[in-house]
Amino acid sequence: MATSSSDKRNAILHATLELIAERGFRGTTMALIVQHSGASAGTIYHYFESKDAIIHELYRCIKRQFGVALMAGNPNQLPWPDHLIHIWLSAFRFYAAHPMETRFLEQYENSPYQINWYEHELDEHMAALVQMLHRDIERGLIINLPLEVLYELTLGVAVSLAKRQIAGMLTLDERTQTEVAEACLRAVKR
Amino acid sequence: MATSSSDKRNAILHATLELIAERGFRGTTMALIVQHSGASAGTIYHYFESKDAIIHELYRCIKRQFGVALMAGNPNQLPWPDHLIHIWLSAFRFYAAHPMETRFLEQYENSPYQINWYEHELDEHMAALVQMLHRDIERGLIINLPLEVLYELTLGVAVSLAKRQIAGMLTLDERTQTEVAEACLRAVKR
Amino acid sequence: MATSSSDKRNAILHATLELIAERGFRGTTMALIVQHSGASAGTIYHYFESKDAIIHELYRCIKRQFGVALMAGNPNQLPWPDHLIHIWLSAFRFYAAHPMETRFLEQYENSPYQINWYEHELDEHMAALVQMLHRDIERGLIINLPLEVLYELTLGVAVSLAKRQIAGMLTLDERTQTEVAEACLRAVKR
Amino acid sequence: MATSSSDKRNAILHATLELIAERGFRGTTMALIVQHSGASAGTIYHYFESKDAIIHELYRCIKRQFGVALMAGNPNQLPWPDHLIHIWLSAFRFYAAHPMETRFLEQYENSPYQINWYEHELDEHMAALVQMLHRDIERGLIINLPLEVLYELTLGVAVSLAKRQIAGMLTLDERTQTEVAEACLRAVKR
DNA sequence: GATGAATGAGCGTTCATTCAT
DNA sequence: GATGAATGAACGCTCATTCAT
Repeated sequence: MATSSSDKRNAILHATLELIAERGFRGTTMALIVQHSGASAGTIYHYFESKDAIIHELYRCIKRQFGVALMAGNPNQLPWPDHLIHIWLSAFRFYAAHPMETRFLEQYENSPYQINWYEHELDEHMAALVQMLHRDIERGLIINLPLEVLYELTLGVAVSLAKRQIAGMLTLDERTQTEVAEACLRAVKR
Repeated sequence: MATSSSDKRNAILHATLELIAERGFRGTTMALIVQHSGASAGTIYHYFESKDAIIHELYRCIKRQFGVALMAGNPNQLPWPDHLIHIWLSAFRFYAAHPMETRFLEQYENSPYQINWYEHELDEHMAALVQMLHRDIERGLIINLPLEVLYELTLGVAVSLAKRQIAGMLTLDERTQTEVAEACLRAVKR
Repeated sequence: MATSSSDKRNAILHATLELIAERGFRGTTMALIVQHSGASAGTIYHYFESKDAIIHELYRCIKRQFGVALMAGNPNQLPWPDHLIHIWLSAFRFYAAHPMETRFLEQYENSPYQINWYEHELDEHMAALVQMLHRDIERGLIINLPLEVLYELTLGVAVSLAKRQIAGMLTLDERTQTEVAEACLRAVKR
Repeated sequence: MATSSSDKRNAILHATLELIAERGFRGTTMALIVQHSGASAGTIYHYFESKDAIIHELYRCIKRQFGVALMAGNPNQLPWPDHLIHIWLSAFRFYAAHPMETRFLEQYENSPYQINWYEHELDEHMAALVQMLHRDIERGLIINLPLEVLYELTLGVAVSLAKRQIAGMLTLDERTQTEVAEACLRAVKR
């Protein structure tokens, strides 16, 4: 039975994600992707233009997943400031629950690959979040600083802490997660 | 005329820093280091065991510089909470003023290179900072959360914002820098 | 049209044999193997793990050929002492007729490459010969000295003389070959 | 106090001998000779034209030593066939007692280095031996075969067995040594 | 769609040799 | 005599990519 977007294609993406998470871009060779995906070199080049194309596609998929996770549970219907706490926890938990994806993202966003993509992707996936923050600034609920600053004071901290948890450098229980979310809120609250 | 610690050696380190900042580890080939440093391949291997050894040495140098910059101006003699604001600003300004070093660090700390080093280096260079934070926790001045969390809520934010400034995505004037430092302080203050 | 066991693979082995015979291991570079075999560097590494692997494989092939040549004509069915004369002549003629293989063997067996292999290979290819000698010792037909000694007094001499003939230092006609074989027999005969 | 032919020069030759015996020509780099000899690269090139020149010089020294050892005890004054037995034992014992020199010789004589040298050196160092064999052939005491053949039937066997003893593959006690010498004599005796 | 043998430019590294001091 | 920093051509090997089947 045929599949809508090919088992092989998914196997290639999945193998690449695993490999990059554990070996980095440099250590992820096409030969390794061939072995782990079960697809031949020729097949990989049938579905993707190049190794870089696989990586860019993977980035797009993961960003999409992350955007969905962030806005799950309709946070924009929660009262102030619960929606910010909710989003912070969603972000932290997404990263903590997806170590391979997180290790991929941190590598992608700190590499030559990313330079052409970054801003574009930020806008596309975070549009709803950005809108929410704008609204809260206008209402005088949070301090009037550039969006990038607000992002780093809140979700940026979530990413960094999730990375450390994945690396085994610390573990945040649910209670502490909420405490940190509240600390971030204090930082940006007027 | 003889030089202390060899001109060639410094030229190699400097060329490598520039190249990695603009092309990444992978894009920084020995051939490029040869061209930019003015040293031959043989000479490079006279001073360093391998390409990795150059990179590790560069990391050590930069971390040392950063540690010095952070503790410049004797922040531990300033009254609460000025010392934290002072350190935050020192960190941000160091990163913002050293774009190549910052781009290098972000790549190093997100790569296989770093895995063996990270915690050790953190302790060595940040000992004074860590001590300061411990003291403030004990005095009940800042919230009682793991040090890693406090780090990400404060200096972690400085790094991230400096990276964005280097990337040209925003510019923080001195006034705004202080506002962000104060926002970070609100996050960790009891 | 497909070939059994790949033309390229054989071309690589053959080119390597020729090159080592005339230039030694050190002088046989991968670039030269590429030129003489008609295979690209990548193809060579598709069939062999390393330059050393080519050399070890070549050794195995040649030893196999030699073992076959030695036992050709069913010498163990000949009466005493004709079977020893027969084997001696087979050995000498194999070496004399295969100068490249002989030059290869002499280099392989006097190099770090061989250290792990030598004894093992001796047993494997010479099993029948060893058995024959044992039998003749037990029957009191040849002197009771260690096998290695008996080997050097007989086939070892054949190798050395063949090497000299290949080097053009002397030429043994059929008559003289038999005389030398008989001299060797006198050495080991009780 | 000055030395007749420089300590450094001897240190270089000795270090090279040790290194080649245990690592071969390929594994003996100039850097290693620098370390083990205590002479700097510059000094080595003051005494020798090239790495090959060191090796050729070493060969000449060892051949000279060997020639001396072979003719020690004035074998040409011993009665037939004791002088041949005596020379055979001298040869075997020289090799067995000088493992580094023997390992060096076997590598030298199986390498591109040797091709230009071999015959010349044979004549020079073995002149006395050759003369002795000639005399014995004329007297009808030994078989009339080319000198090279007689060499391989006698001293050639001594070399090969000494190599095996050095490699730890067998050990010949004094009694057995004499038995083998006598076996070689039987091979060449009329 | 799928294969995998074949490619070759380019990689990090080595090492015999030189020469200013 | 002696040094050792400097050289650079050449080494063994890798790997993203292609294409005949």
